[in-house]
Amino acid sequence: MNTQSIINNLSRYITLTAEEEALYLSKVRFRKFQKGQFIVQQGDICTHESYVIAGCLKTYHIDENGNERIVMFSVEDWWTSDLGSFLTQKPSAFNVQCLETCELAQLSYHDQNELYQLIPKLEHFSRIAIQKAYIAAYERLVYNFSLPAKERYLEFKKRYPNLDQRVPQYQIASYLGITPEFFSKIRSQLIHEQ
Amino acid sequence: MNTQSIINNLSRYITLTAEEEALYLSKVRFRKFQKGQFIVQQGDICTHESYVIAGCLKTYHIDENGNERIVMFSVEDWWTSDLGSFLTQKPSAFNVQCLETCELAQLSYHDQNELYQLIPKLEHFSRIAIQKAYIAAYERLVYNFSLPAKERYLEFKKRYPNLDQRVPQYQIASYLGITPEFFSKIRSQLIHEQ
DNA sequence: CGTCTATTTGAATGTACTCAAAAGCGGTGG
DNA sequence: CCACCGCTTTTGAGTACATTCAAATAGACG
Repeated sequence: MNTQSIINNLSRYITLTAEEEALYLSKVRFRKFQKGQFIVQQGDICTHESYVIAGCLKTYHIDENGNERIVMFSVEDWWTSDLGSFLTQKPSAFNVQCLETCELAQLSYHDQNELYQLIPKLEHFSRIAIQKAYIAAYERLVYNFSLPAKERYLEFKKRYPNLDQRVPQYQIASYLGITPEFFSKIRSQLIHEQ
Repeated sequence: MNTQSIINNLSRYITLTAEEEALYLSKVRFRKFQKGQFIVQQGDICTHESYVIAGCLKTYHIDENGNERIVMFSVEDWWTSDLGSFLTQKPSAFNVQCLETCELAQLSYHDQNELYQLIPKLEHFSRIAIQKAYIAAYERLVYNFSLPAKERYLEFKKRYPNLDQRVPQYQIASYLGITPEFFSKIRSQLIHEQ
């Protein structure tokens, strides 16, 4: 399995020495998951952060009425987890589930904190990475408010190139916050517009 | 002006020595703004992060159609800025404007980075703080999708206690992503329900 | 008291949803 | 190889939530 991609990901914002790399990788668990397996389950405490080497996952919430709301897809070179649960070590509000066979690099809460002590610049990496994620989340908040469903779909396609080929339509509808029926109508509109 | 509240805010996650406190405060600019003044203007580069000692601000985006979309209110003991612009030092997509006379403690991009060097545990503080903000942003994404406008209003009241007394209704409507007219109808519904 | 802005109310419209049913598609077994 | 099953997508009719536009009312301030 490719152990280099996660190091490349870190090297976006920090540079590790060979010793630090080895230390980091010694804490990382490389693991394969089958389609359908859960990385986090709503109600459980999220124990790991996961870097996606290969595959695709969804993060979703089941509300009181039993409706599934996908809040995020995670693909190659993304980090995923329920940060809320991971940080506070309290029960998760989200499920994270594999949509395909996935290769993940996982770091436990305990090991991550240990690494922050041993390699302080990792704290810098995490700060930058999380700030980017925060900015992206706010961007999405603005889009969702300003734009009707058709435009949100076009934004989705920009954010996740080719993902609408990989994921069933009803899951994209859930991500967009609309029903599968309405999403189908939007798609046929877009096709006939051209 | 109260210089202690910002130190109390830092002490949520880190403990500074007396020297570090003094160093930190030497970099902070305490400043008063009048109602209507802008902290950040869409298109400008956001130069400071601001801690709110007193007052209330709104962060909003003007879209292509000229509509104002409020994405956040900031009140006492909150941090505010356009993080996207601040971090990348690129033009801002948001305006941040005072809704009341405000007392702010401001830290420039340059000084903040210098402080990260001089007091590394500030990096830890920022990571934790931004993670909390990220979690809150995702929570809001879920609410906005799952809930109709009436419920979103109730969530708003939980998140911002007493703010609907301080802010005009049409601005709350903008925050909720609905028109002022519809918001007025929701409010009269809620009153008659009791 | 008058002016300006914010809020309320109402009618017509549009966007998105629910429910129901049909059509498409992929895999499995005979 | 085809028929059937289960699941996804499409289509349509009726409905609900939210918007637009217009006008009336209420509040704030000089």
